[in-house]
Amino acid sequence: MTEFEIPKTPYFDLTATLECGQVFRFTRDEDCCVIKAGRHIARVYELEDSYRVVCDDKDFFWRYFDFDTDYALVQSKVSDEAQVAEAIEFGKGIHILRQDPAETIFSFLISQNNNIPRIKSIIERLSDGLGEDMGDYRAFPTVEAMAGAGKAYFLSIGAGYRADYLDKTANALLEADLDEWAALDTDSLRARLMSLHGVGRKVADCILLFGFSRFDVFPVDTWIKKVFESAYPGMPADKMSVLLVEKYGKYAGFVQQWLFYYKREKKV
DNA sequence: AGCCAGGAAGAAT
DNA sequence: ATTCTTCATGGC
Repeated sequence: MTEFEIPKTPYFDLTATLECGQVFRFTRDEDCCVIKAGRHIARVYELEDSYRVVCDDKDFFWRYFDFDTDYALVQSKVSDEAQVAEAIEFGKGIHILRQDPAETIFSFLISQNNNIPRIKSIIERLSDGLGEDMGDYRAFPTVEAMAGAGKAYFLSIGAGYRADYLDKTANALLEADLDEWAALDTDSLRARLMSLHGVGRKVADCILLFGFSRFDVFPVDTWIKKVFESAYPGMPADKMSVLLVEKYGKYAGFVQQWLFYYKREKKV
């Protein structure tokens, strides 16, 4: 165990970062938040003027929380967009986490046509059943463990029709080199991801954003569609995503996340 | 009780 | 190339 502190600024808010829908393996204790990521765990305590991160690997979580990105700078680049300004103000403290690619693939396979509380519970059962025993918690299952589990197991933990997606994708990933995938440009990588059974445009874009730190993407789900339904009436999600990437460029992913969080929390 | 959820695949048109 | 249907499950 090790620990480090980061000072509180307007540009990092733990609750917003965890609750904005990008990550599912976290819980809120009385005095701290517990975050399980891959085969790591952190407990984050909110103090008067700082957050104290108690974890098993400082370098891992420093990168995971993306503390090296200048979010004030990012926000200054898009704050002139009137439509976005309010959402930024509300979600000012969101950081885009740098999550494990395989974990992100499986997590967002489960996320489709599903609600967040249920997504969390399915992923927790998955980890409890297939993840390596790390002592007081379990790691997220490896690709090998996922590939060996079988469709019936995924059904038994309540994955529903996604059980087949998990089974086929896990077995496909056995033959893939995700480090190699990470070197591809965004469009090529999206194509690879969409070749996986159960991964369409929206899930692929979430994986690109949260698992491969690609910010030139704009996942369009049911909430984002509501945000833009008046601007682009009747437009299919995939086409809407293309237009929004053109509009926001290399900051698209950040803008998407601010708008998603704002829409879900404020319900406006 | 019924609608909906960070959608995608397969079929029909 | 577009639109329609179906797919498990459970949160609210």
